[in-house]
Amino acid sequence: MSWGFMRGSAWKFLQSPQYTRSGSRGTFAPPNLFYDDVQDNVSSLDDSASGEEDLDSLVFFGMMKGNVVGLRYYAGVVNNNEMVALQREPSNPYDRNAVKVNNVNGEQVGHIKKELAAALAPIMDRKLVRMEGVVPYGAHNVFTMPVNLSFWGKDDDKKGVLDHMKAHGYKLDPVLKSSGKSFPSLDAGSGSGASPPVQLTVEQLKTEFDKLFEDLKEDDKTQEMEPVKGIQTVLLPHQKQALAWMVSRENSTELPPFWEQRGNLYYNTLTNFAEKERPESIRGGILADDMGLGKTLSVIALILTNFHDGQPLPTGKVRSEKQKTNSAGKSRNTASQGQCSETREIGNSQEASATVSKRQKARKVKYDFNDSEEEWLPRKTKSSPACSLVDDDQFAMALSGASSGKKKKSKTKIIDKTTVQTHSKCDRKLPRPTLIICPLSVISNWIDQFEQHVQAEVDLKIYVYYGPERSKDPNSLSQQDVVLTSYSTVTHDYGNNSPLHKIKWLRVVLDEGHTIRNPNAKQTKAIHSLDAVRRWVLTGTPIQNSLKDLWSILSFLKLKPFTDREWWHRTIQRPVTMGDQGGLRRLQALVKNITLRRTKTSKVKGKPVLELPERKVYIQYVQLSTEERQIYQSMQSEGKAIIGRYFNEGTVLTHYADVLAVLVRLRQLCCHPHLVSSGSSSASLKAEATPEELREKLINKIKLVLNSGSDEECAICLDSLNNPIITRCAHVFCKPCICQVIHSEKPNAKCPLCRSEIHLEHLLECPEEEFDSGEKKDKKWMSSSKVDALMCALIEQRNKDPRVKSIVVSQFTSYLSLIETALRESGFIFTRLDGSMPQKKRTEAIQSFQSTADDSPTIMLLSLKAGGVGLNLTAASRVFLMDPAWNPAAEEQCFDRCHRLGQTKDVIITKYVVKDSVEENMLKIQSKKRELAAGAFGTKKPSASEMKEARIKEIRTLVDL
DNA sequence: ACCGCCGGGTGCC
DNA sequence: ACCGCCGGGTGCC
Repeated sequence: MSWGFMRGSAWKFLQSPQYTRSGSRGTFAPPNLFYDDVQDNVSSLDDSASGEEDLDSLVFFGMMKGNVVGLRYYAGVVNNNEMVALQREPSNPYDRNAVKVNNVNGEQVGHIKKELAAALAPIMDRKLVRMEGVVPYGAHNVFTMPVNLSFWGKDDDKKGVLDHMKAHGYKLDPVLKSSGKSFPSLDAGSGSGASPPVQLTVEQLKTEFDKLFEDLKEDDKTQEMEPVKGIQTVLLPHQKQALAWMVSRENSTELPPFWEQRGNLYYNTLTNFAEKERPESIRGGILADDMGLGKTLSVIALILTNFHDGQPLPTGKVRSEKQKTNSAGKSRNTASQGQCSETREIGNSQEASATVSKRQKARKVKYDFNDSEEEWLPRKTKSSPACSLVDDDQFAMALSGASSGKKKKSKTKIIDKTTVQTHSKCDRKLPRPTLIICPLSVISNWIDQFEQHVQAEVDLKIYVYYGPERSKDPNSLSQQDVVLTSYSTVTHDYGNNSPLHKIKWLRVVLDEGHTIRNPNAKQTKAIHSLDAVRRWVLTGTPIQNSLKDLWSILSFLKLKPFTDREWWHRTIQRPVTMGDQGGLRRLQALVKNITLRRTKTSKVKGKPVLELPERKVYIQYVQLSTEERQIYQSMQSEGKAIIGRYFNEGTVLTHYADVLAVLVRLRQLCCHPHLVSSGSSSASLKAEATPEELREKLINKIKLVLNSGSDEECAICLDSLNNPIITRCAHVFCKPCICQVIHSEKPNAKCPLCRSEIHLEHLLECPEEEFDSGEKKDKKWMSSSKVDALMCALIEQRNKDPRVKSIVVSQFTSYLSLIETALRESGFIFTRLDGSMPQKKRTEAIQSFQSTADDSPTIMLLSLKAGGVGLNLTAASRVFLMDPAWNPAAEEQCFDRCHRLGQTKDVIITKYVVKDSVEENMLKIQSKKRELAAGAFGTKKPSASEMKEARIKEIRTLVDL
């Protein structure tokens, strides 16, 4: 492999702290506070705001018949029962009330007749109604055709819309009729259309969703394929299945799901749309295997094995001196389609220890840019006379080296350093490089994995497109085999003369692809507009909360007609959320077609996909000492008094930050009395004096929220905070979210939580934090009940088997610092990983901990959310969770860092919980959240007000009020 | 459009 | 006839 970096190694860029972005928490914000650089935010909001409403909460208002006129002036055609879209056209010179009628492809069919348009225009413009149409018959009329219009909107607006229509002499039929023959189960019987007769209960829906990704191993997905020899790791059976599946999808010429050929036309069975042009095959899909099943390896195998039109990448680097011995001497194992007949030794090459030496060996070869520049390029377009020497067979052999066949042997000799080996089909128009986009923290993982799994001799050119020195030259980038970059880089580059958007990619792979779920984000647009033949999404959580997430992915996959949200919504999302069986069937068919997912418990040929060791979770209750209990009780009664007062006043949420402060302090007291910072207590209320003081208070509050480990959600997007800011009224939101609110409600924007006035200039970001470590050095070290319990367990463990490694997890980094002292006192060698560490230090920490050397650390102090999903700490077989998390999923994810592929021992997890404390109440909340998460999918997300309600309930539970 | 609508031509039966 | 009726011209918004 060769590694292209513009100047030296990419490590420099990856590791230098100024380029680390932690994504959500405010540890990287510029030192300043008042938010003034609104420019690019507002503009990005502008284009996102257009046409973007919440389609999910719409209810059915009624239907009526209308007419489409002016057919002969437009090219768009429809079929009977085909869905059409309605679009306002205020700029029409003849009628500013004009309403266009478009077919599924967005081609105009005609206009709504003007009298009706006059009635519709005002309510459409005020977004009181969303119109949908179906042409029931007469699709081939020359001048006009009928259209069945259905009206949808917010419940609050229903009456207004109905009255308005009545005033124009139109009466809506309240019964939702079939919107085409493909939706038979939506046929309404009696009563309101909002509750169709054939409906699944929420329970049924849930089980159906659970099953959605099961049984995907049927069909042809059980076929296995050996990777090309250049992959030096033996794939596990399920990884070979993934490879076979991905290769077959990439080379597929099938029609996409829901398309049929009828005569010389192609029909979409969902919308009844038809066109002459054959819709593009979906040469990609979603690899949704659970975390830890080796998606990265499967994709690396894909890149090499299906490198070019079903052909693998050359495995023998044709490179001056070495070349002859290499390519002549090796027996190759793969036939031209990558199907392998040769069996290889089954080794333990997936074990980390076995690869260390290979890795080091590989690295030497690599970071040498000049060297790789001069190297033989496997398929440069510049041709050479030598090109003709290499025929098809030979190419296949040189690439993959089918081990049989004598003629091939003889031809091998032809290749020498003067030969520019060229694929005989090199003029095929397929582009060359694969673009891999992942979160920044995962880039280094990809690099590791390439090094680990790809033979060092394979001439795979990898370029890390990241950092200020990245090459902006599309030509040089398109000479690479793999370009690795981060989501933020793609987003930042977008619209900015980005080479990434000029290149025709062979393949784009989105790692952790669920991060594109927000359809309005600039990021999503930046990614959707990448030009690639083959498109893949890797994710461990294909559908996190709602079908919306899936839509973003489908849109990225360019699955017609879902690239337009209306068709997705009308044909799948709405029917499914309304409990329509047909909708669910379509969803199932779709998912089945484009997704491969195995969980840790899936089986291949009756055997578990991974034979992971056992995992046991123990809760160990801790009793506070008398002194600790005293402090705790007094803090508790103080806190209860404060929170109780808020409850009485009904102002719990307006004082949310204060409530949180109380809770954090109680949780900290459960861990160690020294965790409670003396400064921040009781300085909450009071009329504020100077702006300086106000600012400081707000900064303290936002820090509190961010560092409390509470995984706060933004009340606007209901997602976890992204780029958090705090308002004057001390509420924390995502910066983009609140900017949008301010922008759209200007000039009198109000806080969504407490309705006090908010201004852009008053928003505060969390300043760069030196983090609380080491800040209270003056306090004399002492232990705590929990620390004692931990040390007791660690020492016992060391006596039993000193080689067992442990992870000690807390949400409070200052707690980890206190534990450090205890560890030192008892002579433990440990390392540490938390969110404040620069990438370089993290990598060091992980590597030293994973090392098997005698003097390597046996303990890793880990902050709960440090490291991305990929964090691999399999060296540990014990986990000590020092304090319960709000969100049980965060705990699970943490456990999975060592309970994953590569773990050889049973994993024992100990959760410390203080008896009769806020911690015990947190366990209750955890189990509620688990239930909620289990039922979450497909059902609507809670609204902001339901969210508030839930939070208040949580607080009640926590403080026993 | 094998319609509706418009406006000019026309006017007992 | 300030009507009706006829038939030609015409046609989305």
